[in-house]
Amino acid sequence: MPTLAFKLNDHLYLRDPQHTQLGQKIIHSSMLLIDQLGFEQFTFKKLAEEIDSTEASIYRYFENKHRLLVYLIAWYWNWMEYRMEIFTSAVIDPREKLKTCLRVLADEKKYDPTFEFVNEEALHRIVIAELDKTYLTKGVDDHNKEGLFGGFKSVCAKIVSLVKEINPNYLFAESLVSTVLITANQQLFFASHLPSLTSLEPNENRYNRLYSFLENVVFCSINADNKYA
Amino acid sequence: MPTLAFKLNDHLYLRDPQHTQLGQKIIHSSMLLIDQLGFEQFTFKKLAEEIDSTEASIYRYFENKHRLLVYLIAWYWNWMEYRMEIFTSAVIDPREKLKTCLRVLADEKKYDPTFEFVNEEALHRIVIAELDKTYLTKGVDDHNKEGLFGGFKSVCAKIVSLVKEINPNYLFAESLVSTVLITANQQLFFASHLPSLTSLEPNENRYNRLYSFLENVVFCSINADNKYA
DNA sequence: CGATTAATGATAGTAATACTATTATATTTG
DNA sequence: CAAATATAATAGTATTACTATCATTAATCG
Repeated sequence: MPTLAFKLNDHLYLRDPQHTQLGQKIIHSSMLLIDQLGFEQFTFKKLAEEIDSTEASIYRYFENKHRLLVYLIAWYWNWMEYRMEIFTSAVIDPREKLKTCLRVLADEKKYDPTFEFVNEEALHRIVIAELDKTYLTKGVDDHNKEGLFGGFKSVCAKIVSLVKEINPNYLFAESLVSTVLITANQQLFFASHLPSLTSLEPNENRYNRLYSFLENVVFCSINADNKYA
Repeated sequence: MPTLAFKLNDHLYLRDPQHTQLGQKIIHSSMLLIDQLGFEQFTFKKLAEEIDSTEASIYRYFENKHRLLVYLIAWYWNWMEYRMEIFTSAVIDPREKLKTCLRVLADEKKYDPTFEFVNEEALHRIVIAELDKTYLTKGVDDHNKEGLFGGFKSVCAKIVSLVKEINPNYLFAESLVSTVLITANQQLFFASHLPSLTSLEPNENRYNRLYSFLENVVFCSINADNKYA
């Protein structure tokens, strides 16, 4: 069976991990390990032990652990975009398309058998807990020039174009969409750890509540005629 | 002249830095240094050199550099709350109060002479670039129990109560407010580093645009009668 | 005012981290 | 089969994030 693979930005890795066995083990196990330990406690040494390899070998795939994290999260956003495309392709109305995108964003993430060596549940927890660390560094500008954030920016741009299609006069499309993309994960973090900061409950229903919240924020904003005050 | 000081949570520090000269130097210089180097590159050793002291001495004030960061950011939110109280105290209408809070949140931060050893401009850049790192750790739950995030939660709660006063039927007050508090800083980060993710311009006018965006999101959401779709 | 206590400085040391380098050994490919 | 390539094994380094000890200075208090 042909394994589907995303074409991710070259600068994310030194050697493409999707095409070798060791590379796939790196991706697979780093996801589980970062999820378990958190990014700070995660090291290439621990990962090497986990996959019965060596630090040096891992360094041939990724320049450092930060790039590996950026890689994993880029993979996630590519996957999101891919899902959004699947589910919106048959939809015509841009409002419905937009809702579908929000649904994909807010939905509980489950194992997608299309991608064998990726554990989407663990990856989603990584995105929730570590996403911001990919760009909150002194190297952002360089990393951005290299295109490391292309996946996220692409999802954002796609949704922005839907928003503008629905209301060409809305002034804050980019800000609204980036806010929603980020808050979707942030609110789930709060639901688990800082419940006073969220209106979501910590139970399973939180994904539906999250969707309602996102839908509410997005559609209220873009429908308003700016006589809200 | 009596220096005004905030009463911050005990667990943030080992020895209260506001009450000694060395402590004040630690606060003052760590702000400048974290701002310059970013939190990852910042170390107690570098700070010690900067203030002509020693690592060991700094460790007597703060358990580790993470707590110091949490301390600085807690200070920021206390300052925000203090400003929100000053500027809303004379206002009666809850809508106007809410707008004032958003204005305080979105405004450009300038040196406040009330607090001698604090450089609010540097601190704001730290909040923009490092805020999320305070809670995105494996220790969140413990830190939360210790009350380390009290400042942020307090600002959030206060604004939530205004929202609920304006519209008691609005379902997502906590989520809306935490989203807005966080996105306010995030959008400024994007304006500087990832401009395609924001509708703010990178120039000085961005603070006004930011305010408009926040006002728009907040008031559209809480005014809506949920027939938006 | 001298004695006690507390805060700081000076110095040293440690385990872990984030790498880099070298060489040997498999494995694949032409 | 030879040549190139990937990986393993091992070693080493500078830096980090601390901890510990002891001397010295400054503050406090009977």
